[in-house]
Amino acid sequence: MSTIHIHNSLSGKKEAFTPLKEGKVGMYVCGPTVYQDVHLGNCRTFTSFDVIYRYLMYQGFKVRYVRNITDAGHLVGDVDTGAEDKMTKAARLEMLEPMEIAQKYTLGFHKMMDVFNNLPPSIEPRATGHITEQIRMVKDILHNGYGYEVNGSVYFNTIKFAQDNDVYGKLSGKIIDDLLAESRDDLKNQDEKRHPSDFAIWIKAEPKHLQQWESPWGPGFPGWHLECSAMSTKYLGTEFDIHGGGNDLKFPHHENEIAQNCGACGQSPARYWMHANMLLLNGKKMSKSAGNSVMPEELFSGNNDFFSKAYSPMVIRFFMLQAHYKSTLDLSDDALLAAEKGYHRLMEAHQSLQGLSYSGQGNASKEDEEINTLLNQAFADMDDDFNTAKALSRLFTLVNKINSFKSGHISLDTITETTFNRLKKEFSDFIFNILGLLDETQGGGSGNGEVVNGLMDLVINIRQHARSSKDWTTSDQIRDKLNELSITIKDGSEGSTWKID
RNA sequence: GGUCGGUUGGCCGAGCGGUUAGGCAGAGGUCUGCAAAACCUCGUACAGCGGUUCAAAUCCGCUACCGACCUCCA
Repeated sequence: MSTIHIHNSLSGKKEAFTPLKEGKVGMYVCGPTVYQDVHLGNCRTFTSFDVIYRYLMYQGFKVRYVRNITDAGHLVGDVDTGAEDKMTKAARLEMLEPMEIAQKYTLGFHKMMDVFNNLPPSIEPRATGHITEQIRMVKDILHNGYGYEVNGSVYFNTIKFAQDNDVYGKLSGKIIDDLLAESRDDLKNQDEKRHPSDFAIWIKAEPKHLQQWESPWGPGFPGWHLECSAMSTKYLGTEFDIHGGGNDLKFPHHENEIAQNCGACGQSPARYWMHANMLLLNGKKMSKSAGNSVMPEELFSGNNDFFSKAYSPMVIRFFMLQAHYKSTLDLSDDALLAAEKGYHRLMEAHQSLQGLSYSGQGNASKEDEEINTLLNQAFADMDDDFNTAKALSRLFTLVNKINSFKSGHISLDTITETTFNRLKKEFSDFIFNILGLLDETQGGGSGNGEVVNGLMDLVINIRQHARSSKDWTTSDQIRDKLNELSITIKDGSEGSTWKID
C-alpha cells in the first residue's frame, strides 16, 4: 500500500496520511441542510469526497464514511436577531411539517447523488435522530465550564475556551487577540451572549416553533454545528482520521465544531481536515442565496440562461475531476463543451481497449515500460492529495497508446501479455471504480441496449456490403440518415463502429 | 478593514526550483472511396516590477487586479 499525502487545512501543509488504526479510515463529511434542492456547487463537494472515499477503498482501506443530514437547528440568521431556523421557515412557506420538508429534500438529495454516481456513505445520521446525544454534549460542555445558560438557551463561551488553550481559530486562521479585543461596543447590543463570537449550542423555542424538544433547559432545539460534533463522536469516536466539507464551512461551522468537541471531551476531533473548493459561475462562488447558481436539472435539460446546450451528469462529473478538489473551478459553456469531448474520447478509448485481444509476441520494449510508468504515475498522482486532474492527464496519454494499438500504429508485439492485461484492468478500474464515471456513450436506455446493438449490427452489415460493391450512394445514405438520428459511424481498418452523440 | 487564496498559451486546467501536463479549439500532415474518427507534427504561456539562485511559472518583496471567509451557503 502506497503512502497517501493529504493537504491538511489545520496545518496548511501536505502531510503523510497515517490512519489511527492501521488499514481503517474514519471519515466525516458535512452533508446538506435539507431545506431546499441541492445546487451544483453542493454536488461538487460531495463528488470530491466521493472520489476520495473510492480511492481509499481501492487502496484497501476499510473506510467508515459518515455524512450527516442536517434537518434541525440551522438558523437563517444570528440567534439574537430572532431569526428562524431553515427547516421551520421552509415548512411554513411550503405549508408542510418540517419532517416532510426534510423527507422531500433528503430524497431529492439522494437522487442527485445517485445521478452523479456518488456512492452512499456508510452511515447517514440525521440531526433530529440524535437529539439526546446533542443534549448530552451540551451538558458535558456546561459541566466543563465552556457553556452558560441564559433564559433557556445555552451558549458556548469562546473567550474562555480561547484563553484555556490555543485551539480556537487555528483552522480558520482567526487571530484570537483580535477576537478578544473585538468591539466592546458590540457587547452592548448583545442581549444574551456575553461576547459576539459566542454561539448557541441549545436554543430556546417559542411555543409556536415547529421543531422543539424537551431539555434540562426547557423546550428548545440544538444549535447548528452541534449535530456534527455529536454524530461524528457517536459513530467515529472522539478522535478520527478525516473531516471534510466545503471551504465555506471552515468558519464558523468547523471552527465551532472543534471547539464543541474539545469543550465536551477535551479532544480535537479530526486529525486531517480537508476542504473542497467552490464551484464558480460567472467568476463568482455559486450560491443560491446570491442568485448565482444553476440547478443540476437545469444543466441536464439545457433549460437555463447560462449554457448553449444540455450537458449530461457524467460530463459534469468529468469536468469536475479535471480540476483539483482544492482549486476553485470556473463553470462556463466553453469549458463544458471541451469536457464533453474529452469525456467521450476517454470512454471510446476504454471501449476500444476492452475490445482488443492480445495477439502479440510479448517482447517488452520501451512501449511496455511507458505504459507501466503511466499507470504507476496515475496512482502516484492520486496518492498525492487525490490529484484527479493529473491522473486524468496520464490516462489521456494512455488513450493515445490504446488508439494506436487499435489502429495498428503500434503493434501489440511491443508489450507483454502481463502489461496488456494490467492496462486493460487498471484503465477500467481507474475510470469506473476510482473516478466513479459511468459510460453514457454506448446504447440507448437500459433494457433497449441489446435491441439497439442488434439493429446497429444489422445496419452496419448492410452498409458494409454496399461499400464492398462500391455502392457509395447507399452507404453514404445510411451514414447520413443515422447522423440525423445523432448516431455517428466511424470507419476503421477493422470494420465500422458507431456511437450515439 | 481583518484573515486567507488566486492571477498559467484562444478557452478550461495541472505543475510549486532544472525535464512535453492534459482536455478543447486552431494550423500542417498520414490514413480513408469521401467524410468522420484515429495517428504524427506545431504554437512555445506563466499579471507587472525588483530580488535570491548556476538555474524561477515555481522561493522572497512590492504593485495591480480577482475571489473566498469574517452574516446563511458545499
